[in-house]
Amino acid sequence: MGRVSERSLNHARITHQVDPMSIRVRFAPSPTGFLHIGGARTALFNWLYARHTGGKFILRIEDTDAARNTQQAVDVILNGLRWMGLHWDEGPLTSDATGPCKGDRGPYYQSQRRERYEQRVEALLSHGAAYEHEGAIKFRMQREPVLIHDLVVGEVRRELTDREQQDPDFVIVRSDGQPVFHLVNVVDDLEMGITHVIRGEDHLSNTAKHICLFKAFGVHPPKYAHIPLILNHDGSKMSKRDTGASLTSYTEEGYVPEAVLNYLCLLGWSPKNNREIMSLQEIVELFDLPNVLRHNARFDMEKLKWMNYEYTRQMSADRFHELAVHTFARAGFDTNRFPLDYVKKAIDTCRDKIKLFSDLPGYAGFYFSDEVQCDPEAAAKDFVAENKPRVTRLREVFAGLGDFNAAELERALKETAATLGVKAGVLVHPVRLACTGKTAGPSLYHLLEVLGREKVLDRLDKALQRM
RNA sequence: GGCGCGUUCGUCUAUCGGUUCAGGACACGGCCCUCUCAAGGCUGAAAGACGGGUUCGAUUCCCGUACGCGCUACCA
Repeated sequence: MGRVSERSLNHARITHQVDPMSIRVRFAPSPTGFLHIGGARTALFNWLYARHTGGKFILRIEDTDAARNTQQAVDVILNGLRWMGLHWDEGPLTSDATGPCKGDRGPYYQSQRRERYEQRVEALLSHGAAYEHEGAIKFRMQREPVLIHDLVVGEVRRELTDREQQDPDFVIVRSDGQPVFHLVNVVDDLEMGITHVIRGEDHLSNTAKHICLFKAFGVHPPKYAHIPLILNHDGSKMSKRDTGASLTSYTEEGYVPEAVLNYLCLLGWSPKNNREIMSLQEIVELFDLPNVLRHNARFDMEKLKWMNYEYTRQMSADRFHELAVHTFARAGFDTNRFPLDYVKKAIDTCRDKIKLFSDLPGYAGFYFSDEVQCDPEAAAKDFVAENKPRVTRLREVFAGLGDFNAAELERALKETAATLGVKAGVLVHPVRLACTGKTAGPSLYHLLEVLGREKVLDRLDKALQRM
């Protein structure tokens, strides 16, 4: 049995039942040591919905599995959300489960909520809604199909599976006393006043259990919105090991957080007006649950890179400089050894040229290293005897140049080429290689100007010795 | 196996039954520009899984098939 059609009509009705100001959504990750890109998007959709409706975004850490969860693992989540700019209205302030937090519906770590679960289980037990079985406690599940009114998927009628036909009841407290996910998740959503559960579609089947649990507690379940999953580019499930699966890989590879956010929001949601590059404000305004798509999306790294480039070229010079210096530092280049003006100008020649900040050290590291490491293949081609007199001649011209600026350098190089009866490229290639060690890089004349006469002549001399 | 969800260019998507040769973006091809590599400009190729219905008319609604994904734990 499937959903029914009139989805948009249902949306209109359902969303207006809730006072927009009282909407409360949550992101409830389990600290596993990494933040899955799909999890990051789930957090984003929750955050967007809260901001769009003027509601509250709550962060709750589902750290019931003490053996697996560490403080570092929580930090990965906290830092990941902060990096994306997804600030929470309620939730922990630190990765210490017993530490301070924002909000009055805490604790926001499940490990600190043990008594609440016990009380809730007692209540269930006393009503006969749950019972002990082989040391565990099982919930008496409804046998009839459960109707789920999903804000994204529509109406879903969930029947019992063949296994559930045998035994529809499920464990809510293990025999070792540990409460299980379905129970704690529902209890927390209930006690934290969550009005909308926005989560991955992988939870759609579980929702029947959750709805019955809410009912057993005597309350109406929250509204549900199951969002499509993010798959690998080839359509397979994205697991921990797949490249790009962890948000950390983006923070480390020099992506611009706004770009990642912008790209992510377009996976499974569309503003319906062909817009792609959008400001955060615009996204918040346009985002809503009814226009969340219903089919899984595949992750396209190339498009993310393109979008990252768009953000990179649009950002202010200061921001670009800041991110660039940070990237150089991480790659082991100490830009502080050089005058600030030199660093600024050097970085400036890379504007609009790199797609990722992590490309920068390889692209423009020559500005900040004393020794030029030459690409051997290119050296074999350009550092040849035939080029020696040509480069020697150019070196002399450069040495005698009045102003060592890009315009003069270009004029001088082209003039020299003409005098020698060769094309400019004949001089350009060996000079670039001599001064940068690479065959590709920033504009040659500008790079020479930034490097300055002394370094240029010195690097030319070193290259000349190899011809 | 059972239960659930899904299916428009390679990818992300637009299209709320009828001027659409099915639009945009990334990626890809060609041309131009050019000091390298890019970028930029112009341009090209590229899609409604399949089969039935409903309808004057279906990418759009319904059913079936195929395929994909999820769930099916004393994991979360």
